[in-house]
Amino acid sequence: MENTIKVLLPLPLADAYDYRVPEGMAVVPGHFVVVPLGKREMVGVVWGAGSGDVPSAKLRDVIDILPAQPMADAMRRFVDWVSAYTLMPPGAVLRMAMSVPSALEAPKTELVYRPAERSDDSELKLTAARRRVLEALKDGPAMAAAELAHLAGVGASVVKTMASIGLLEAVERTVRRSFAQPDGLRDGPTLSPAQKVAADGLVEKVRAHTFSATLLDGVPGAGKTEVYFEAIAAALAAGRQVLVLLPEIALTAQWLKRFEDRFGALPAAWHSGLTSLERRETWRAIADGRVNVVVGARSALFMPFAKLGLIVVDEEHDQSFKQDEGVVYNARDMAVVRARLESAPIVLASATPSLESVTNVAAGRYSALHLPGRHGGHQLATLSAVDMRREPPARGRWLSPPVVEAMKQTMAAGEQTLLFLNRRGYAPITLCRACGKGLECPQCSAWLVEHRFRRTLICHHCGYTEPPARDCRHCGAVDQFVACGPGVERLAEEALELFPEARLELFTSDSLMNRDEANAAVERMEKGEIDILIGTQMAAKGHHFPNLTLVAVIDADLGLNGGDLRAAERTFQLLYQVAGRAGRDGRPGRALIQTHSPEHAVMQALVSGDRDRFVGVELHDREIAGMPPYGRLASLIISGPDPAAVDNVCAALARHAPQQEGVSVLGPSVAPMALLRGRHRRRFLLKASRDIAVQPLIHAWLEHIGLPGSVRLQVDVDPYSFL
DNA sequence: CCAAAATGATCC
DNA sequence: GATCATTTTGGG
Repeated sequence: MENTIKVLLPLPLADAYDYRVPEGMAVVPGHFVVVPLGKREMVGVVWGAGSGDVPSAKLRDVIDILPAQPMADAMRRFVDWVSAYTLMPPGAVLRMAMSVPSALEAPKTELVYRPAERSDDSELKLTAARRRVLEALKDGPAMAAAELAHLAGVGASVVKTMASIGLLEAVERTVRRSFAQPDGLRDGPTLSPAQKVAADGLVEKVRAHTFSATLLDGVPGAGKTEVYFEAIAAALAAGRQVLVLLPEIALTAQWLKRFEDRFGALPAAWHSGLTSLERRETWRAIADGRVNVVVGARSALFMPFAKLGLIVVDEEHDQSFKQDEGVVYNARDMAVVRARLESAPIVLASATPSLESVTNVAAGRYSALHLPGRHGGHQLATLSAVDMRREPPARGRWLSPPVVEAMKQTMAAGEQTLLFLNRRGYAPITLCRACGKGLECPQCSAWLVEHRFRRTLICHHCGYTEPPARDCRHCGAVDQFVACGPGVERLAEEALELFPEARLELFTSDSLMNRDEANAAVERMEKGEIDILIGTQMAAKGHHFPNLTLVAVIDADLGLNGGDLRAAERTFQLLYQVAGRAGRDGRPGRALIQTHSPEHAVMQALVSGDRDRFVGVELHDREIAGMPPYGRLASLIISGPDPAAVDNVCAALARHAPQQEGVSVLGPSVAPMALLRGRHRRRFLLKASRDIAVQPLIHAWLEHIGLPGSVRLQVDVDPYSFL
């Protein structure tokens, strides 16, 4: 009987492939193996015993086993789980779990030298230079020739000769980058009584070495970070690894510094800015347990931890944990799954927990720890709404009189202001005065946004750019363009006109600004070298500025338009976070929220500070509508360059739509971004009650649908943004 | 009529 | 995802 195994390849194939194991090769599940595929060779992962239903004539041999740590059992089950839940092919998920192929190759080695066991007569051969070499090696680690020669002040040839005549012994050693180890035994800061209770609760969960999910909930400034740091310390003390997931833009120098202050060393950071060398070394160090804390954005969830003992998801409500392209998954939810498969506790932290997490607590699936009030006498900012109908700014202006007045006072007191506007560029729309048409992206249904400093028009959805033209492409009128609405650049212009002497800076997520520049800007803000900071979400997350006492939200209604299910929730979370930036170091802060609908539930909740009531109302609405977290939702996006072909697929989908009690299908409708990157988009929404799993339904639905090559169908289970 | 280009099937 | 076979398309 032939020995066959199943190998999962990092490709979007329907399933794993069978391969024959050649005589004398010992493979185990999890091994990274090289196998032939067509005329190529690929690296895959041994997924188990062969299925046996591939004719032996078709079977091909495993070529090689790579010298990497095999993929852990829990990790393989995680890949399968994510695949089954998201309805993505397992190989597509596996690709995320082997994103650093070079890390699987044998690590580089170098020759290092150490003193050889000496016979008596070798004493005779000891020249002064050779003595110095031995002296340099005394009690120390073996060293490479160049390093050793340098230290002993001799030529490299001296070392080589000593090795050849038996005075030194050459050994091969793998070259590894060393990582500083955060120390879990260091003393932490003194915690408030409330923090202590929460920290003890988490430490207990960590020590239990079993799965548990805990929501850590407290207002901004309540000291959530210090609390989960105690849980991290406990995991480190137990010799376990820790994963901290943060929204990409919250992984800031400030966060890293806090960590370093607490643990004496930096964690390994996993983000898009790493070089390929850093990726490879970090990957390997995680796989063999030499790195004990990893902090990163959602992709860090697929790192090959050897002994994971704790996962922390900070800002768990944040939208950016949801990946919307390729494998569509929510890193926060999948982190809970991974924790369960690793038998590790997970902590979800937020000042504005997602409604999902709130209901999970209510249903007893998660436990909860609350941190009431601010730590160390910090006061929450006073929040007030500015009614833009009653106190509007001048025409073509965006700062209302109350905001301008507050800015004056703040400046006079030598304190800092943050103007928050979630709109990059100069203005969201540019219109032609002559014909009234706006400048639109040729491949998306979206406006081109003028970036005046960069002198380009940019589509924020696909990245298309064009130079600003003087004549309108519709009517040919020259110099008739008008910018409509505010962007951060325009806001900066206005603020400078009002406060010409102010030191003002823009802080945006533009690619214009790289990590170092952003860090430098944060530092200037911390040092008080900036009076007015104008920023998008970038400015709102992961920072705290001791001298910032005024936050003005320029357009609070921005996120409420669009009819999105989560519009209210998201707007509340964002504005609450932004407002929480004001007055964190004992100074009273204030937040002014410019809105056209101060009576809206979101604004009312913000101003009254009654978060829980807002959550209650929002949950009630969702329950009545049968929407998440009470019902299940999945979306199907059908897209292609030819609208007719897309509509054909939609018609077929509509004919086969599942029909059963507790399930309803909406659509097809034109997706909110009707045209994106040159592809026309339609959408179905499938709504089901919570006791019905949507995956089998969708599976059956799509089974009989043929897709022309140009048409793509993207399934999104638990869609977040409906765009 | 040919050849490049688009499309589709297959990889174990 | 890459490759190869097949079909389509467009230019003469």
